[in-house]
Amino acid sequence: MGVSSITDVARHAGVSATTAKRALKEPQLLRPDTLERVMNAVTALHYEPDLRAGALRAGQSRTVGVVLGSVVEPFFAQLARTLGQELRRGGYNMLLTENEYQSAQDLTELRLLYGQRIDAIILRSGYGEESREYLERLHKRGVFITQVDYCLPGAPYPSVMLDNAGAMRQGVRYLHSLGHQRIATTGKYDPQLHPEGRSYTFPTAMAEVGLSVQPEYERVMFLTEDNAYDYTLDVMRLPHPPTALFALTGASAAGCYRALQELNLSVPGDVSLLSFDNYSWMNLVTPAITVLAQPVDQMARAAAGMTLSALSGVQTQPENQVFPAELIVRGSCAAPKLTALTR
Amino acid sequence: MGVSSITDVARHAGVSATTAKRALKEPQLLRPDTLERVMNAVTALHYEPDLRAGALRAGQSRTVGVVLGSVVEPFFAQLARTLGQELRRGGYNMLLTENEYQSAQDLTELRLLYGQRIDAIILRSGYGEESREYLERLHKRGVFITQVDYCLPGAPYPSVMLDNAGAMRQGVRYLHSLGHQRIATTGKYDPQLHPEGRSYTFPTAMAEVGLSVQPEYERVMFLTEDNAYDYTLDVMRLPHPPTALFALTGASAAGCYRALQELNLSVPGDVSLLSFDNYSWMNLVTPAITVLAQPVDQMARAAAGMTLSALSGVQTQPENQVFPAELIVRGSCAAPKLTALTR
DNA sequence: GACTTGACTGGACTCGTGTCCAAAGAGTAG
DNA sequence: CTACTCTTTGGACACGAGTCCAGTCAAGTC
Repeated sequence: MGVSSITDVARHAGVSATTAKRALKEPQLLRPDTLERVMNAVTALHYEPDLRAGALRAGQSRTVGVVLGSVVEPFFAQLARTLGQELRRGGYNMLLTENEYQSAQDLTELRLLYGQRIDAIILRSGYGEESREYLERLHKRGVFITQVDYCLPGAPYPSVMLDNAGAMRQGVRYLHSLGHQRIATTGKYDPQLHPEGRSYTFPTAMAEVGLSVQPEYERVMFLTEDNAYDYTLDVMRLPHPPTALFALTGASAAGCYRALQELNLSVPGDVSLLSFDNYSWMNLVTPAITVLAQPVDQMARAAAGMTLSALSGVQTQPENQVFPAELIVRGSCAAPKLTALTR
Repeated sequence: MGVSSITDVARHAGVSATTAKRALKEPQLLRPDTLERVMNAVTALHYEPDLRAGALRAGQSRTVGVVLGSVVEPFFAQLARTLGQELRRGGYNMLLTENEYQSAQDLTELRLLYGQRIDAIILRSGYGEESREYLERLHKRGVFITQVDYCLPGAPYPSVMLDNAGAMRQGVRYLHSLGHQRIATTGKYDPQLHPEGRSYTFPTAMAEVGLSVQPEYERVMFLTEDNAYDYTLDVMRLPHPPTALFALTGASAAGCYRALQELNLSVPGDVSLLSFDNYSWMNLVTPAITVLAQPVDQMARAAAGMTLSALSGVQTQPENQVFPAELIVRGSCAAPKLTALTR
């Protein structure tokens, strides 16, 4: 149909293809009248270059692939938006996909992205090792790789992370200072199934304030709302339920909260709730939820910045940027009941 | 670096490029030993085809561009996820962008997408006309266009929509049946600035139950959380505030709710709240919010399906699929106070 | 008028894949 | 052994843009 190429423009203007594209890229080389003839042809034919063809020839696509955990989770949605804006400002396109927290899907997505010969990848890797070797290969082929939110243990790529360990310590210290001793987190660390920093640090953070994790509170699980819901129902029905729940993500906090409502437990009267992420609903529930907020936009800008400067040829050491979480105290945490303590 | 092309594979296997790619595409044409030699070369070099080059030659990219309002809004995030899954299942890639509800940005995004020579577009268009002419051009060039969630008035493209008019009627009837007369919606219809179906139907729906819209409740605005917050503060401070608020999107409901909390108004005691969209937090606040839920996944599947069947060459009439909203009654709507009525 | 200089323009080739047609090889029948 | 078929393989060209180098042409110099 009306899909016109540079040769069509050239023919229409009565010049060669070379001259036609010079009109677009290096207009100062052309005589004014030639330039005008070509530009008239461009507007007449509504010519728009095929970026793929240019990219093919140039050997770079000016596209960055982004693989996130789940676009439905607001943390990632916000991350995606800011990444997109920043990359675009740097002259790059963003190709967005999700791995649904599965390393196997990482592999599928990365393959697809490499098929488009993306210049760089910003990756929130899935838990697991399936994609590891493939990432190395991409790296060797010159694809710049940045990790966000989660690091493959020992991976040599730069990263942008929350200070998960620090945040966990801060959270545990805060709950401990209120008098809590029996604290449960949504998700136990597991090197294969759930290898992330928050649950990893939890026992250490507890030990540092002289507490230990109750084994019956520990469960390896993915951090979905439904899993957190099931988990909360179960632990709160134990003979000695926790006096505080520590949700490792905003999505899991929603599950905890729903379960607590269903059990008719009052927050923070019967049980305190502390969560990562600062979603707007957390301010709307009664009581409002005390949270450890992540500086999402800063993190996105950092990741985009690292990628863009690497792509512009700046040589730097792989850098691991760590951002602190901010404890925002609202109403969902209080001292535990005395009866609960003495039980 | 190690970026290998089909010619590298061919050389490594001692065959021609044609033979090498036949090994990948039409292996039954080759002698078993030749096939094996090529496949060995493929694995040895970790060859993966450059999809852009193939697309360039084939004249189609097997990519669908998706332009949504805002990925941060859960409705769109969910829509994006399901669209992506469905398109992938149909063998297409998805290129996701957002227009932030601005028609001018539509144009930018569409240009970028066309630069990639996408085969089809699924578009939640921004309010306004800037992109209209460009869409027509794309259409003439053979790009299949589907609209979701919002239709450009009179546009000849197929669409997937919520039955906005029906949902508004249902909502108004419900509030009226509880005894409400002074009902306010977040956002007044405006042909230029806010031309969508929900606010458009509102006066009609009110008239049908014998009510009329109070002029002092009307305000043209974008449906963001912050705008709804400001709006709610203002209308609730009027001498005769509404007895029911009808939030046209989930995001604006959050703004309404926050404002009502700040004003210390009880829901539904002082004012009822009804909202579009069924976000998970709406079940967690007290009282839980009564909503008109949209069948997001069904809508996404319908849009993807229309696109895929059009791309596979099936000729059909432009179809406008409409999905009903579901009223889910929870606790945020009740009969207005008598004092409010008589005032 | 022959020559240099510079501004301007065009042709041939490249990127990696796909398509088409021709050529070479293997096998069969007369 | 030749003719013919069928299988298997290779070469040339195309897609649309970008790069390099060579060519044309007018103006200026001696």
